[in-house]
This record gives sequence, structure tokens and C-alpha cells, in this order.
Amino acid sequence: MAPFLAFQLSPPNPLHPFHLCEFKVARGQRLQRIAAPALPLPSRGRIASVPGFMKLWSQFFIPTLKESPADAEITSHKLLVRAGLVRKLTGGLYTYMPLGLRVIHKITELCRQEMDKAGAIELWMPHVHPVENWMQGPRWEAAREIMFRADHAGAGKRAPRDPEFVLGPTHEEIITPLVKSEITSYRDLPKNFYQIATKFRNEIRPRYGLMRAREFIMKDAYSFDADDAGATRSYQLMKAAYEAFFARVGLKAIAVEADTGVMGGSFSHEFMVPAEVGDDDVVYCEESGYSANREKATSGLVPADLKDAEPAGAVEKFATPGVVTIASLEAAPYSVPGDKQFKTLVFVGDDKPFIVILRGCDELEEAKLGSLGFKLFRPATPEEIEPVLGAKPGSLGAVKGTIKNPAVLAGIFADHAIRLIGNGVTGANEDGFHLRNVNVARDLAITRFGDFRTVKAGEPCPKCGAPLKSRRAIEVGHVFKLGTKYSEKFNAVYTDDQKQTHPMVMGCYGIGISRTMQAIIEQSHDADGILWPWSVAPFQVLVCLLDPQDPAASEMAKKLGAAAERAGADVLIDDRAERPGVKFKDADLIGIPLRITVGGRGLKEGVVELKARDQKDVVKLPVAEAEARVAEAVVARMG
RNA sequence: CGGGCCGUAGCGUAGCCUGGUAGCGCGCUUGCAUGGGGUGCAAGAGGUCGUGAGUUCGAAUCUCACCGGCCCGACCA
Repeated sequence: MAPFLAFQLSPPNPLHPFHLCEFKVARGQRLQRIAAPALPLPSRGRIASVPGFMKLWSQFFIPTLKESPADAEITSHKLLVRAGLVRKLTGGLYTYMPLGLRVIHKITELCRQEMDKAGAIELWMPHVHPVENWMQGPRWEAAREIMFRADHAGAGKRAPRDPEFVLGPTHEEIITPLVKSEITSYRDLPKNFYQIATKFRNEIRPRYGLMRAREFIMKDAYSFDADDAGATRSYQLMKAAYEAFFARVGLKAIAVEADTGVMGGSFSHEFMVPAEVGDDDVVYCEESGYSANREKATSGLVPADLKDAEPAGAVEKFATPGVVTIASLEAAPYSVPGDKQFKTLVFVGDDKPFIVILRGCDELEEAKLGSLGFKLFRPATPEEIEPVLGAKPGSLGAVKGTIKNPAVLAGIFADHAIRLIGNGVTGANEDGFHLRNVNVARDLAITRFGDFRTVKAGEPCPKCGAPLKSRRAIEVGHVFKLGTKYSEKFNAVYTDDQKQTHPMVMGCYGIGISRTMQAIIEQSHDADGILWPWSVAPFQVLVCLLDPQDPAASEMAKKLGAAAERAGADVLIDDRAERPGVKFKDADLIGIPLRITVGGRGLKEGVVELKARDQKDVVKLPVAEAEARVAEAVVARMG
């Protein structure tokens, strides 16, 4: 009886990195590899797949599709699926397939490098959160809408009770108590902690593949500083790191001023990738460089030195039977232009009604109501409005003395632009009647003026007065200066050198990693497929072996693959028994930046071919020079 | 949550209006040919027609309910 069994992988494949390995197993013992081919050590930024890095297509898994799934609407989503990068489990939930995961790894590694360079420190926090953390935090009411409950799924073994756990949509409520208990001295500040991990948000309407998913990968960082100046420094440091990161992954992202939304905080920038399919609108000025999310954007429409118009006469009621829209008041016989109408909207904020007044021609920007300080607000229903104002929507107004029950109002807030009206028209708070000759200063009791309207393209830039433009964009990153909103709630304080305690000043910083992957595709593709930037390509070199049965061709493919690998590239060898046309189509679809074609026809001529995915021309390399030329091409792209 | 559309093989779809053998393309399997841009020929496998109830001699098809999906809007750190 032989003490050892030796065996080979079957079927034998001369290209497989394992094929040189010899395995010996003593009976009753564990399998041990006792000899392996000499292999290069993993280099920085490489994805290790020991032994060796090179992958054979036939032994990897890249399920490409000719047709797009019916639910994919935008190009990047179609390509994600067609190139075999992701597969859908259900709405907003995706499996990262092996090829897609390699891209994710490349992106996270670059992100990690930039974060580390900027002085941030990586950690890993739980994604199942005790609900108490959220209830203690400042935004439970608003955030719970998008949070998944993480209750047990047991059937009666545990006592039913309120949710104890939720899945983390972000981690302020976790990091802040952690820092509170671990950091108490100014000597330990500033600190910036980050993680690259999964986030859970129960989006009302997941869309566009990874663009808005229920579960997605995000880099989130949280900075803690002793004072406001420090927090601003941390913020600037992160903003710079973001710019470096997006440049390295090959994304043209621009930083724009943004609304702070539910996050709260004092100021923030979003990193936007211009794309027609984006969810956000960016308003920008080519002259001054001003750019802002539409939610936040302002314009120079209302001059700072505006003088109110002289009242032309007393307020006067007139009958408007059946008129309940701005448009019908604009029409004959009334003919009141939208910019001479007051639009009166009623909201409910923290259970109290409040009024917002705009020009008839303007749209409310709901995000801007966040500045009013309500924890939660929503449009009021007609049933709620009538007892307060005395009329149904369509005949509402805020003229002094016409409001039925002014005492219950939490306030009357007006957009600055209504001061442009002068002798305007508004509802009389009596169904079927309006008022004319209404003037802001004389007739309205405004609690506070503010910027509540949506800026339209063409309005003057707030900085230079040139016409503003707008375009769609995808948000891929967001930096917030948070202030002390969370540290106060969680009592995250430190002691300074005067033995005084202060709340830490925080910032938070997110990058949508999975969204970034899709944004890159959206920004970098052609009719045939993806064009991966070198830095994030799942493989950088694809050796297209057209005759895998031919030992000489296979040998050449392996040699060139190894040369590319030695030069620093991740290499995939297409060794499938497919026709050339299929291989070329797949190569274009999955978008590997450099393609080396090894085929019988070329070898007869004594050449192999080198083609860049983003260029048309094919370079013929004489076989004798091929290894060196391939290495050269790789090095030239390594950066 | 409102409005619209759709569930038929792994994927993309026809058939439904007008009830009577479930069809096509891609993909998959086998064979032969082919071998540099999704090749050709031939032979196959693969379907609770979303679920349930009803109408009917008979339902993918008509009716009702439910479930799921997609789009528009609302919403969206």
C-alpha cells in the first residue's frame, strides 16, 4: 500500500496556475500542498488570489448577456448586468458577482489609501443597532422612516415587543457614544474614524440598479475636533481627500454646495457626477463658478436693496367662483400674472400648522423648510386647513384679519421673492373669493422671511449675476460639517487644558462606493460596453487566446500574461473554446483596458496584437518583442 | 401613498381583444461543419402560463381577490 497519493487537477490544463502543483496526502492526514510554482509576491494594490493572480476565463465566472434585462432602464444598469458584474436578488438588493466584486475591491482600496493619507483611521462598527441609540439621537423621528427593523423572525418563542434592533443606515448614533466613552481629553483630539461597509436604507423606490439600492456599500467617516476651527480643518482635509479619490477612480466629480437635510449641521458639499440620469439637479454658474444642489441653490433674483412698492389702494375682495389654481387666476377674465399672485401653502410641523407664502410663479423647495427648525413637517391636508384658515385650498391667503384661527399657527413664513409683488392677489380665506391690492409690509404679518423657493435656470447667479444653468447629476459623495448636534445629544465632551468641558465638534463624510462603480460606467462606456479606467478595472489586461487548443498559442498567451503581471497588471486569459467574434464582443462588453490577441493567424505572421479598449487601432507586436512591449504598455498605464 | 403598465422556460418576448394542441429569439445539451467581430446545419432538454377562487363542457386567454414587479409622481442623509 502506497503511503502517499499524488494527483493532478483534472482535466489537466497547462494554463491553470495549479497545474504545476503536486499534492501529496498521507492517509488519514489533511491535504497539503508541498510544492508550488514560484510566484510573484503580492504587490501594493493588487488583488491577491494565491497562488498567482492570473485568472482563466473558463475557470472564473463572468456570465455575460447579449440582451438587457427588462427592468434595466439606464445604460450603466444594463451594462452592470450584461457584463456579469451584478445580479438582482430583488428590488434594490444585488449580488456582487466575482467580476463586479473585483471592481468594488479596487475602489475601496483606493478609497482606503486616500482616507489613510488624510489621517483617518479605519474601524468596523456593527450594522445591527440597538434602537435605543437612535431614540437617543437627534433624528429618530425622521430617520426611522427609512430604517429596516431587525427583529427576530421567530414564531412565538420570544415575547413580542417593540423593535429592539434596527439595521444601520449610517453610524453617527454608534460612533458618537463610542467616542464619548473612549475620548475625554483634548490631547486625544482631533480624530477621524472611518469604515467601508454595508448600509441599509429602505428606500421607498429603489431604482437604477445600484444607484439607489436598499443595501449598498458606503465609506463613512466621522471627525471629532476640539473646536470649530479644527472641525473646519478636518472638513477641508476630507474634501481634498474626496477630490483626490474621485480623480484616482477616474470620475469627473464636482463639489457643489448642498442642503444638510436630516443630517443637520452647518454646511456641506456634495460630490456630483454630471449625468442625465442623475437624481439631483445641480444649479451652476459658468462665470463665477458658483454651484449648488437645487435644494440649496439661491439666486440673485431679489436685490438686497429692494424697496417695497407703494400700495395702490385698499385691499379689496372680489368674487372668483371656481378658481382654485394659480393658472386659472392667470387666465381671463382675471388675468393676474403668476408673479403678481401670492401662493399660500399650509404645512404641519411637529403637529402645529404653519403657513408658507411664495409668489404664484415660484415652486416651493421643501428641503429649504428644514431651516425652520421643525423635527418633522409635511403638507397639511384640506381637512386640517379649513378650520385654521377658514377656506379650502384654492382660496387661501394670509392677509391680516382674514385667518380664521391665527392663534394655532406656528408661524407665517414667506419667501423673499414675494416682496417683488406689490399690489398682488391672494385668497380671501373664503371659498370663491380673492383679495387684490395686497402688499407685503402693510397686509401680511410675516413671522420670518427666508429662501424657500426653487431656483430656476436663467435666474441671475447670486455671486455675479450671470444667468444660472442647471443639469442633472449623480451624488457620489457628501461631506458635512455637523457641529455639536450629535455630541450634545450623546454628551460626547472633552476636557480642555483649562479643565473646562466642551462638546466635540463633529463632521461626517460619505462616499457611495457601489454607486461610484455604477457612476463610472455611466460616465465611461460606448456602444459596445464598458471602458474601465485602469485604476479600477477588474482586470487590466485581457489575453484573448483565440486558439486555446493550439499548444504554441496557449504557451504564448501564458507568457504574455505573465509578462503583463510582472509589470503590475491584473490579468485575465480568455481560454474559452469560443469563436473569436464572441470573445471580442465579450472583451468589449466587460471593458478591460488592454487586450492582447494571440491567435493562429497572427502567430503565422509572427505577431500578436495589442489593442486598447478606448482606441480603435490595433498594434502588431513581433513575437520576439512581445513580452517587452506588453510590459512597456502596462508600465505606461500604471501611473 | 396616488396614477399608469406588466407577470408566459435561465434571459428577452408572441399568443389574451375574439376561450379549444403554449410559440419564437437568445442561452443550454449533443453531433457535424466552421474557426479573427455574437458562424452554419441538424437533433434535443427545459413551462404549476404569478397565486387563489369563480364563469365555462373546456381558461395563458373572461371575472374577482390577493401577491410580486416596472414606470411616473410623492418621498429620498
